[in-house]
Amino acid sequence: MVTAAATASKTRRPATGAAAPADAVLAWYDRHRRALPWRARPGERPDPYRVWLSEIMLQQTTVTAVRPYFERFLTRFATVEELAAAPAEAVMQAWAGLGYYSRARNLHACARAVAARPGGRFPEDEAELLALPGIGPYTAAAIAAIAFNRVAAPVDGNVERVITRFYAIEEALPAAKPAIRARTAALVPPPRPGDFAQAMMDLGATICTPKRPACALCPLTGPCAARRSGLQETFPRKAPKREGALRHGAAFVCVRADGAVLLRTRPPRGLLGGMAEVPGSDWTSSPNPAAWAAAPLAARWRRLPGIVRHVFTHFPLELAVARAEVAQGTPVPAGCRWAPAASLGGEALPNLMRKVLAHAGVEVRPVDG
DNA sequence: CAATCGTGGGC
DNA sequence: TGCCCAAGATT
Repeated sequence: MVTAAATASKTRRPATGAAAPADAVLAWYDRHRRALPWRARPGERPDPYRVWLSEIMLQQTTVTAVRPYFERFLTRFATVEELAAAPAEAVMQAWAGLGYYSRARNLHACARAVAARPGGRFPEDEAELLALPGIGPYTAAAIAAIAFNRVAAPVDGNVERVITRFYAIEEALPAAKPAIRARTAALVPPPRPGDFAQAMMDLGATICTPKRPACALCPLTGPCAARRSGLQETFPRKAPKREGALRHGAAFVCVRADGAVLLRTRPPRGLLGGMAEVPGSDWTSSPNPAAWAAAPLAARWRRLPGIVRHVFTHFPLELAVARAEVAQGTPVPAGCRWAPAASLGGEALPNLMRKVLAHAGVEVRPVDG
């Protein structure tokens, strides 16, 4: 190592130059890369559809959570063309439970945009990728690098952690993002941008972890600035975040004689946009007795004991639940529909609503894919 | 820039 | 248990 660095310094590359960390990371990656369903094996050409689909699903979502959804999507929508041709409801249903539902809507729009392109192929250029729905700075760089081996530097949470530690960047997130991006871009090895991007993510996910990083196993442990001072766990610095206030509401589970349940579809934008829900009140900052007036129809409502708690990213929610049984001929309230018991599993029900139904004793059987 | 937008898992 | 976090994008 020392010899190589010394030699390099005489060929106009300083010993502490840009290539050294990338070489170390790539050598580590060649031995320790994770095998993932969407990742090409060494020597294989990556499939842009798989890369894109996985990158969208992995936004703010763990590998463990994504894996089954990714497999299911590939089965149901084997190509971009198939995904583009599918009805929106099918896409939302396949996404239900994964969270951040605007991703599903943008995924569908992006598939249609790509399918409409010449040859139905993804653009290879980072700037063109960035223009597609649901593809932001990170994902554009990730697809360009991983699917097409373009020189690009995707910066996700893993990379932010590795880089802020390696350079001991004191500036707090999110203000430090431009500096982190510049530092990362300067490290990208032109021959292997895709491997470098994935290597940095693997490093952050398995070695340079948020808590108790395994510095002894890290290929960058020597030159890592944070490690030298023993402060690795204190990076990245983060601006304090404020927590959302508790909200309250009421939900109404209305079961028809044949077991059908009264549902409606939420507005396409905003929280749980486009997803199915049981009728309910607004969610307010204090418990509101008037919430019970939001019942979708007149019936013998029984308030169920207990409460459904749910935590969104920016606020916690407590939902009181009422249940009623109604006759077979009960008319459908405006904006609602009867969902047959057997097809509840085929509804785009977010987990909050699955909790509510479970609380009310309604079973949601998974419908075969 | 700051808010909004889900869910599950780990410690 | 409560808090932090996870391959961010959009407005």
